[in-house]
Amino acid sequence: MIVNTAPSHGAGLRADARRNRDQIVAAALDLFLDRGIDVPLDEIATVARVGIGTLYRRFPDRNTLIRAVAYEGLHRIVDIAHAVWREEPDGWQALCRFLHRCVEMRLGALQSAIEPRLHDDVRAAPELRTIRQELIDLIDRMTTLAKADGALRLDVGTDEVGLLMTLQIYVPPDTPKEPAVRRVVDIMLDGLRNSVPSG
Amino acid sequence: MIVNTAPSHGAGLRADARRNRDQIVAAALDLFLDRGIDVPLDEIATVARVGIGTLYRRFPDRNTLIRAVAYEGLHRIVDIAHAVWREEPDGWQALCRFLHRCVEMRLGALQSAIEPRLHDDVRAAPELRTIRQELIDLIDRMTTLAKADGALRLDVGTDEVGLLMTLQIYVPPDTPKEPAVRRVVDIMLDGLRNSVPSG
Amino acid sequence: MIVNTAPSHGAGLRADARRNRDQIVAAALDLFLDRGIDVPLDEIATVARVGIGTLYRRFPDRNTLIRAVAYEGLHRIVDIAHAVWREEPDGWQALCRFLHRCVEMRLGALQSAIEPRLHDDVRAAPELRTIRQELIDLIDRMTTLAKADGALRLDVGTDEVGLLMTLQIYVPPDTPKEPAVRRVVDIMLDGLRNSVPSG
Amino acid sequence: MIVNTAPSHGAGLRADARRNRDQIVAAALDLFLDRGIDVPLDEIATVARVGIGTLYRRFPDRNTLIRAVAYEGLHRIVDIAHAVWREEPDGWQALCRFLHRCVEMRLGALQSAIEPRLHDDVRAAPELRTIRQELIDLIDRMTTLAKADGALRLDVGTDEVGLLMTLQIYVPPDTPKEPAVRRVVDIMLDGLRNSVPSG
DNA sequence: CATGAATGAGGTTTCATTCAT
DNA sequence: TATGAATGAAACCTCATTCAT
Repeated sequence: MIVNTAPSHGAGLRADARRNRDQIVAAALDLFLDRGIDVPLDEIATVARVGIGTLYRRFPDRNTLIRAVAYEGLHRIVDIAHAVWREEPDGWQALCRFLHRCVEMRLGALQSAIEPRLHDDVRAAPELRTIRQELIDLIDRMTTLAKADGALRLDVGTDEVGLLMTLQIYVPPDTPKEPAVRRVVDIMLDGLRNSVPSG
Repeated sequence: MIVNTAPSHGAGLRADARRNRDQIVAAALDLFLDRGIDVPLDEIATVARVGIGTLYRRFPDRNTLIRAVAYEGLHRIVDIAHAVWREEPDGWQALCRFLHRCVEMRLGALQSAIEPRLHDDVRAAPELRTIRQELIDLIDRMTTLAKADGALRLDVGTDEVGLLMTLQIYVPPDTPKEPAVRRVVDIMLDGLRNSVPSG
Repeated sequence: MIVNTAPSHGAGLRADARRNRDQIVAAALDLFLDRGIDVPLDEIATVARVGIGTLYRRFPDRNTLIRAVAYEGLHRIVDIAHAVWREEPDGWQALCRFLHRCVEMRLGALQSAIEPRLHDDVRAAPELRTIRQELIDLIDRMTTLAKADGALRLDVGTDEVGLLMTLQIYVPPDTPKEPAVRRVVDIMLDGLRNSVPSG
Repeated sequence: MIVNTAPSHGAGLRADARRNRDQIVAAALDLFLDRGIDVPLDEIATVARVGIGTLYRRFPDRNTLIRAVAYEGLHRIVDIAHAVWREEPDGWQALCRFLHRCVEMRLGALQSAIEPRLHDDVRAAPELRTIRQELIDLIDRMTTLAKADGALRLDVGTDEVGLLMTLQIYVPPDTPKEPAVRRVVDIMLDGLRNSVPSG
């Protein structure tokens, strides 16, 4: 018998099991965003093209699944940060793109829906801590560089960017969503920008 | 002769009935904010110190109650706007205080939780339109005055303020909430401020 | 609002609620005996002519219901003891009848199925303690009198009778049940009888 | 040439398969006693250190397993009877030891839990008939001899011993189990003993 | 009118059973 | 052959809604 150490993300599963697991988490993430964190698990299973029993084998209760989605969400944010660095060497520009994408994809908002649920859950922390730290380090690099370039106000730091990452606004249904969101993020970035010209 | 037109806000009810109704709406508003819009109606009734039957007598289905809470929420926002005008004749300062209070009290966030639910509901509009218009007019006065004073960027308008009113961020449980929120709103206001000195 | 102190047996309920509650407990007791303690709650509700929701309103989880059945079972045993005293002033005869009836009605067997379930349950004890003590007192009176009359062995006591009350045997389906059970209880009573003639 | 007739007990299996099979039956027997006959099959597989698939390969449905456990249980009872004869030539003494051990090991109780389940099952009889008959013969020898010795009441027979073998009593968790059971069996044996001295 | 009891639809969870690896 | 993953039927349980008191 092969011992399955199964970390809470899906490494070390049999290939098919791994595929199913990933589909479930992806479906859950999408549905959490579209229909809220209370979306029926049946529905998640259906979208993931998996039986409800399979979902429960992997995620014995809702919180376990929520935790996996939190991990996946953080992972996507980290991926965005990495991508932005690749595309854009300028610290300030990288920061701008990063925040735009996080807010557009509502990934920060997702965290804000998830964390209150996880707070009761003692087991929440361990697995998420590493990835969270990685994210903080990435943001650190962006802000440090942007400040050195004189583009970012010196009185804001990594913490503030972490907060702003989770920014949500309500766009009424009769207003085009994309430009409205972009507009708000731009205003926010104007607020972050160093108004004193460097040099 | 008492004409009981029973509008969806509670004018024209007998005193005790009125008290019950108000308690229900207040309890619902609090619980919507604390535990989400899907909080069990039983719980709302309990917090309101009322039987579940009484709740249903006043609000035949959940959406009716949500609508009443939306009305109450808008009302509180309007009250804030009025209060701010009374305290502060300067347009820009009034705007600042107004946005701070809306975000702190999460009243805009509440609207953003409610409106998606009400959208399906054809009956949503009629009763809310008036109060909403009143709010828009108040914001209009603030922005117009603030622009005239050269304090507010000319390229933002009432719409943007409406969006920003609903701003939400996620403050992690280990961070003091109040200052974090204040900080973010201040950054946002910096983004709104006219950086070109008037005159 | 009338405060409902609702002891775990059903005193102080509205008349109809009380009737439903009693039907549920009675149905549960019957089904526990016939089909085991794991019988679906749905089925209990059906037999009790009550919706599943009503069952859950009264008994929020299975253990609460099991506890109520334990109470009812003990109550029936106590009723048997009382009845036996009324019918039969002789201590030994009363004891014989009592044990016969308990075993025939499988009420002791029911307790033996229930108690292991309740053992984990910290709340089990309080409500059952009184009735259990009442039962012990009744058995005490029977054994004391039967010993005084020289009918009961002096080296057995209340404890042993408590054990024997829960006696179960398996009667194969091709054997008539009643006489077999009676036979075994009689053997057991022969074992209890004082073989040294008094006086 | 190995003929694999695969009788429902595990003769004629490959050595490792045989070992697995025996572990499963032993685990099932233990768990049936400890947690009831409805214990999840998964759990039996786990205790047997075997995959659930392996369990199903041997026992295509629950009743097949139950039947195998019934066989094993009867086998253990027969083993006890044989052992008792070896140790103890006196009929009455052998009977006493036999009943003590059956009740202590709850093997009769196990049969009483199993048989109602198997009754629906037409296939129950064939394989169990032989071993059951062997048991009856052994008990017959004990009772016949004990009666001849004047130790056993003449008005009880093999049937009664069969019943008494399945005796169960409920021992409350705060009472030491072993002595309580022994006590009850002794009372029962006193009931069986011939009180008229022989000769 | 106010209350809280009753109801059952629907979501959650377990587990017997099948099947791919 | 042994394994454990996938499945869905059936049990559990909650809660919106109706209704008797």
